[in-house]
Amino acid sequence: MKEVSCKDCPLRTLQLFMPHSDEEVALIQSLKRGQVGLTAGQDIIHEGQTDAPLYTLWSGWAFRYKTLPDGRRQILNFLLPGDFIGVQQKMSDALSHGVQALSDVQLCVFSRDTLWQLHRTLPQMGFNLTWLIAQEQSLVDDGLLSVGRRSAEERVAVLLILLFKRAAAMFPDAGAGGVPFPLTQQHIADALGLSLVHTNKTLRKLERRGLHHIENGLLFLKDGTALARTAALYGDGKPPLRPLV
Amino acid sequence: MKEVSCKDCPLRTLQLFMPHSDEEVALIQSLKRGQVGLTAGQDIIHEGQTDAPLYTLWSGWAFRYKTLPDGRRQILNFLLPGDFIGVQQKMSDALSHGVQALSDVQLCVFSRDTLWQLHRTLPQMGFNLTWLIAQEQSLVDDGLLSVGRRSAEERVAVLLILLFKRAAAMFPDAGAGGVPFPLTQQHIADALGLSLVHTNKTLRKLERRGLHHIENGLLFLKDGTALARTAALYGDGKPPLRPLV
DNA sequence: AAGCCGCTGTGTCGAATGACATAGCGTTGT
DNA sequence: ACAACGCTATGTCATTCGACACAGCGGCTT
Repeated sequence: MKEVSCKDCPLRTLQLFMPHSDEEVALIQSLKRGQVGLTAGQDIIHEGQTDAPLYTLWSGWAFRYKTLPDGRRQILNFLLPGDFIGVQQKMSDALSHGVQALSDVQLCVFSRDTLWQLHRTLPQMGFNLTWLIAQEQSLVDDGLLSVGRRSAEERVAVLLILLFKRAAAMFPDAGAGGVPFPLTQQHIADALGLSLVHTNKTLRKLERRGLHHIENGLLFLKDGTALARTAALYGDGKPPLRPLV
Repeated sequence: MKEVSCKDCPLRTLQLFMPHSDEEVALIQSLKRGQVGLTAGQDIIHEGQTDAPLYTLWSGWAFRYKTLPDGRRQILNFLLPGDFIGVQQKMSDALSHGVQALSDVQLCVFSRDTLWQLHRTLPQMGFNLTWLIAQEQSLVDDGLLSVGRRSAEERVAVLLILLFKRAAAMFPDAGAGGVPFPLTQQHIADALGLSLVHTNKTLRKLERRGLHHIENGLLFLKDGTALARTAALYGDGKPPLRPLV
């Protein structure tokens, strides 16, 4: 993969990302140490690793996960291009989760003290950084709500909707309503706290009802309204009543 | 409750918190807008609120939570003195969780632009801030692992152990091995994604086995080793094998 | 004192989900 | 060509956990 200068990074052209000043981009460029590719299934950071650099995901999909001693695995959230990798680990001595490539990925590698340099040199960038982390946390919050309080059907529906939205924003050129969807059913199961078998059955049930369709690594939402209805989606439509004082 | 100046904040004397320079404390003091008390059960921030100030919890317990339209509630994590409240909300337009006082609490109130001022004026403080958020995220990660992949017994055991540790660090003067524990079984159930009834039965089972004891708002771990064993605790003892390249 | 309410404790039953077994199918490697 | 492997699919049975019903107990209000 050819290296691209940050200034010309094609990701920057997406609606998804805010514009940055030349000064900011130059700082980022100066901290970048290179680029590296991994294939699907490889660990970007493994659990317990303490000396990992900082990455941003440049292309492909990845996920953060934890495993128990006996092998049970929980996927914490999915990462798409533009997401940071390794921040939590730089911040705490005990990194307690791994990050694995879900598809083939390309990563930008950053120097060890990038986080501090960003804060020190351009406070605005430091501020953006904490915004980014807070944002990621809110995804995990959503996941916890799903796993803790939604039924299997609801969980699957929510996941499909949210990933569809994220993927659609990332690949605006996706035609025919289908977006890239590299997850296996095992990934879905591990993200939702379900067994593989039950995940399969739930997916088939939704698909037979005509709510969605997955084929060839593409996800189609065939009846988004019905999906959203079975999803018990948070804050969608009616916000919870708030007290009037 | 008498107001205390930040410099003389009794929390600072705890081992738990790092020492700060006079300059840093002075900055914090300058951004503080007051102090407010709430009673157990009151919302500090309600779900969907967009204009909340920033707080730090000064005394008492609180928790972050989400509810579904039909009332199902998931507790995301518990907050103890020194924890921030409202950061995620300042950062994202769509605050999607509420914060509720678990016991009577005292809060320090901070001005709206505190986050930015911290970043701008003292980058080191901005850095600390993102550290704090990353730290909180790792708690939520743990919760997600529990709810997604652990059995009811394991979940309860893990929760008791972790809260015991946090509370013990916060109240080092706790005698006789018991630490303050203001949660009701409903809180435990909502944090662990279990029903109230099942939570009760699980707690009783552990208690009858002599692993712990709860009485009068105090938690005693009577057999920490056995508890840890049934907890399938993460990273405890044997770290997962890492590849040798 | 009486009643009410929030919290804990327990039993029974049913539903949601997990465990195991097995099969098909496409891809990859030899 | 063939075997091996990863992923999806489906049936059967076992288990965990949730739903409902009810009781006791202590604190608070009236």
